[in-house]
Amino acid sequence: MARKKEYKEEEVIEKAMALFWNNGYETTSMQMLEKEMGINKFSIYASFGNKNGVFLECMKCYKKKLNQIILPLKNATDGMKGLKQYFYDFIEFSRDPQIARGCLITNTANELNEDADPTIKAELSKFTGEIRTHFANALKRNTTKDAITIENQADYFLISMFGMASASRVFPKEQLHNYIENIFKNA
Amino acid sequence: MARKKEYKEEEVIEKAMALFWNNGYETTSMQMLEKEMGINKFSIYASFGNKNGVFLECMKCYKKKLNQIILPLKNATDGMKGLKQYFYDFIEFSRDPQIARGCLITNTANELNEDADPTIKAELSKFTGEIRTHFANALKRNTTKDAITIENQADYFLISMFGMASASRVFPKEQLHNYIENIFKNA
DNA sequence: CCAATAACTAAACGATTGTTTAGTTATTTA
DNA sequence: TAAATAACTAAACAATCGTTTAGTTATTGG
Repeated sequence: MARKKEYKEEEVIEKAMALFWNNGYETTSMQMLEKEMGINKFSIYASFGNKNGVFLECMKCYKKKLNQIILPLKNATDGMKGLKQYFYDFIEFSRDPQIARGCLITNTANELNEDADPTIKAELSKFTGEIRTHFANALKRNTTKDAITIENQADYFLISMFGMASASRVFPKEQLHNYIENIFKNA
Repeated sequence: MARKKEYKEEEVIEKAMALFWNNGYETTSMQMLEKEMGINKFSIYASFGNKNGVFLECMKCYKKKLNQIILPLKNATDGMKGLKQYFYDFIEFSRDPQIARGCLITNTANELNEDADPTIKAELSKFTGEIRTHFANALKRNTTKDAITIENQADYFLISMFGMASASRVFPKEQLHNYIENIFKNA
């Protein structure tokens, strides 16, 4: 043992995540990360390997943060009602005082092309799968639905969510609310 | 007058557009444009000013190309039916043999942050407005709808289209078809 | 046919990217 | 207290970015 680390990995990752969330993967440079995380490049590379490593850790951090709106969905007795509330909750969750950040995961999926880092791509589809499972589980709590309907609707709401997350960076809140109402109109 | 140009602007822009469409704005470098357009950097700057200028011209080119699926929408007697067909048409329109390219405009909106070039941002929202007008005009052809419903639905389908264009780069065709069917289920 | 001029080639520009490395400081253990 | 070692600072790395510029080639009009 020798000199002690002057920062906690979890704390600096939270700051890095905020940066990636606001600016996207490519736009966020090591220089920006250095400044925002408050530690030297050497320390970043010692702790996380490289820029990719920092980002992967940020995705984990984002997932944890997202739990604050996933939990109510899990606990909703009326699955469909809980799902609709999740859509509304997400808009508030994604809204920074200043700018509309969308979803870190969706933003990354939109930004990357197919020859991107495989580890990140794998994490993206893993995340998508998890959200889909949350949606399907919620729908199962509405006992009147048969299995096929549940799978179809889970797919439908998953793409709707992906779309809304993207659109939330561009369109105003009222239009997004109107969008949600139409999505769930006859569901 | 002196030496003649050895290329036609319209032709090289078409190639540039394909590149931007496949790879996005930032990922597409001047080096790649040089190679794909088949002309020297000097010629690119002489004809279009800078990278931004090339891209703006590509957006015009994209709009023209998109007309091939906008025209059927304009001519559809049943507006709602035409709109649904437009969603289906877009999936084919956006699908390159190899990769799912999505929509050049939507891709750019997803990629850019708020401090991007104002000219491009203006062109993006202009495009969005035009598409919304096409949607509203189609819906007006269904005489049973009142004005407020038309505006609400135009907003709804606009965001749905934006979302689907983004999602089309990630999700398989069958899921997208399922998405369209649900969007138009009770409309 | 020659001077004028526009379009070409190719090299270089400064700035910034992600990453590495040499050298210094602080803490631990023997 | 002194040797060992991990964490720090800061400078430099090669590669690439968008853009510019000097020099050459081809076509025009007088």
